[in-house]
Amino acid sequence: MDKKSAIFEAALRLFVEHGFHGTATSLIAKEAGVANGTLFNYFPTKDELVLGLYAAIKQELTEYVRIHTGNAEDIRDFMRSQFLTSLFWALDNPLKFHFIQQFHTSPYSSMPNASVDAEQTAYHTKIIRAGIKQKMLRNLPVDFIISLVNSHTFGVFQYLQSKKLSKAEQHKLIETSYELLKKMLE
Amino acid sequence: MDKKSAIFEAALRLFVEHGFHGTATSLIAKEAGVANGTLFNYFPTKDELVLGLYAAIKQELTEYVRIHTGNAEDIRDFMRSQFLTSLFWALDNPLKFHFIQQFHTSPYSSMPNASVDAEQTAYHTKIIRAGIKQKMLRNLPVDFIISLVNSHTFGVFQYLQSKKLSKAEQHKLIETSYELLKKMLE
Amino acid sequence: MDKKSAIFEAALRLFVEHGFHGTATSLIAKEAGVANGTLFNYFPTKDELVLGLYAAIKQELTEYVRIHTGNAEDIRDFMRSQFLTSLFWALDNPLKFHFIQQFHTSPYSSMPNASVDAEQTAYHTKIIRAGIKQKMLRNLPVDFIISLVNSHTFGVFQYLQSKKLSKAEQHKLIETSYELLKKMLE
Amino acid sequence: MDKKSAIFEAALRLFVEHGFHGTATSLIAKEAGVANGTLFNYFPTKDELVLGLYAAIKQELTEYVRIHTGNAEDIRDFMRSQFLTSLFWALDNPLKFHFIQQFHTSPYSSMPNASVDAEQTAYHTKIIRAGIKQKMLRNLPVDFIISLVNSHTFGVFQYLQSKKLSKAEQHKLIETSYELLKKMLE
DNA sequence: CATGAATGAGATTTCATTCAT
DNA sequence: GATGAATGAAATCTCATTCAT
Repeated sequence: MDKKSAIFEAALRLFVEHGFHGTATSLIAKEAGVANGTLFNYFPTKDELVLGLYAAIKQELTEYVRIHTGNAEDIRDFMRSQFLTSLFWALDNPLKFHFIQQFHTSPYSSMPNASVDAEQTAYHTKIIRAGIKQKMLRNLPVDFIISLVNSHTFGVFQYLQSKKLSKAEQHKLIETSYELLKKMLE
Repeated sequence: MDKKSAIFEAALRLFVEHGFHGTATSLIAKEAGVANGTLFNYFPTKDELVLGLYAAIKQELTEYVRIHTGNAEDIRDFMRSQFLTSLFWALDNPLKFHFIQQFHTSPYSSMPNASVDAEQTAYHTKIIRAGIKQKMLRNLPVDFIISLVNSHTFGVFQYLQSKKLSKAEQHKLIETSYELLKKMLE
Repeated sequence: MDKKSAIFEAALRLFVEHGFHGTATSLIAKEAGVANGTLFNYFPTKDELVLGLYAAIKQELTEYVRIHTGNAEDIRDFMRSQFLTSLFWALDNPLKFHFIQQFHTSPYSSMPNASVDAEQTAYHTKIIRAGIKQKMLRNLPVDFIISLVNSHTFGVFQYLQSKKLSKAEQHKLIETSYELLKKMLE
Repeated sequence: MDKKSAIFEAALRLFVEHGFHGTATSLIAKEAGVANGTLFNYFPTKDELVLGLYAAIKQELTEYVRIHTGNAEDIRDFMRSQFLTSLFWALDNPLKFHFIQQFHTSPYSSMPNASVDAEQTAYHTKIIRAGIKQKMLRNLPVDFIISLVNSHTFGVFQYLQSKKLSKAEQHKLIETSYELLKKMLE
């Protein structure tokens, strides 16, 4: 499974730098240190490589957040933890987080693969509904809240990427961001 | 200048649907109803077509907002107007607004052309600084505020696109979105 | 006839620099300061431009040599004068002389146009035959002698082009070259 | 390395017949019996094909002359052998010799690749200097002598190409040519 | 599984030439 | 004649994919 990882790693780097169509599979193979044809042993199609990479990254993020979110006794704590953890992960994995964005604004996002995201959306929906019921969140359409939280997250991430801040400053800003989000939605 | 418009129109539609690299210049030409070579009379390079299209669209949006923003006596009114007008324009020109997003998450955005955006950013910076001084905005880094406003705008737009709402509902939601934004930043 | 000259001039310069096929007619037109289509009023075809340019240059050289060769009383003087005058002209018109060479090693030289050169060859043949009869030239095939004289001329020209010599040095070398040629052929 | 040879062979034939720019890479590929893209596996660029072909041919000629020139005890024998061998090779490989000429009068000859020729020129320079010192050659600039020898060689070759002579006649003429050259330069 | 040469459809770009004004 | 926008065939080059080894 070592070669697969090497391919993923190279693909991630190159996709972020040159875009999906702008990156040749032969280049990915070369950078991954494998032969041209080897790549197609693991991914019969370039599309499947893109989709597979997205799935892997999304799962990694989900897993990370799930593990670090602690036992979600309180819904408020839970949401706070979700938000903060996501951004901490993003800071440690900027390419991957960038890739997720890139994927979403690309034509790939409307391919038959959504299964990955659907599950998570359902999960988030449940949380938010509970939050609304407990009056911790405004009574707004759930999808709308999800949109706002997501875009807020990306906005914060982009700002962090564009500035050279120390770890402490970064964490402080992420905390502040959460306060702002909370204020907006409660 | 009719052919240039036809090329822009076709390019916009196809870029949004298939991405930059996923769209062949020959297809753009065909859809625009011009010969293959004609496209290259107007844009010596595919890259220049993309860049030119972005510049044109950005200018159109800026112009529109400038005209419809009224006499910006009060800063609060001014910001409200900017936000609402941008989203109204986005609703009327969803492809163009989508294109702007697409452009920003693509490798094109780091090409030597930024001049278009630089001017606007300078303008926004001035407004926000004034807002902070007048205690209408929290004392946060100006760039940070810009990031948040932008991502909020895109989030609202994406939500609106994904739902089939009536004009009235759309406008109501945009108003609400502004209230949320204001609450977050004041 | 001013535009025709402008076209010739630009074409000459560009052909020498980039080759025949490497030079676009549109570029020739631009450098000549005429519109794209104008070129095709004077030369219905790019090929006819090349051929026409060659004919014009060849005629210019012939004319020049004819005028400056003096009254060819003595055959020996005559040959000397021909050789020297050709090279003097070449020094004053390096691009044109280079073009002649270029033309000869190109596929154009085997196009139906030879008429220009045929006449001159006939003329040279007569002289050389006389030279042989008068024992001033070795008894070698006339064509062979012509080949040797031509290549000698080009060789001297190329050497002169590659060195930065003063007028005096150039002329001295040309004189020497003639002595060498004479020695070889007598 | 069989395909590379096939490409070289086809390219040589077509370049000589139609010129560099006049020959489409697709035609070369077809005549070589390989796929269009295969050509670009071997030569990433048409220019590199031309340059590579020149380098290969030049090396072949050099090698041939080196091998057949015998142990160059006497400088006079050596020069004679060089001249004759070059022309014998040219007679056996007319296309290749023509190609060399074609290359030299083309814009390619001023591309960054001269390294191939530089070495040989250095070698020839040494020989000629020795010849001058031993009074076997006139005291003329070395570069000048090289120019004259080269152009003489090409002149003889061109004459041989234009006539249908028997092997014996050809060889006799080459011998004569050398006598002429010697007479001119001693 | 791994390799990498080979493929050929397709992409971008060029350019001689035409033609309405 | 002069113009230059328009044309579209053709050229160079790319790249996802295959397959024999």
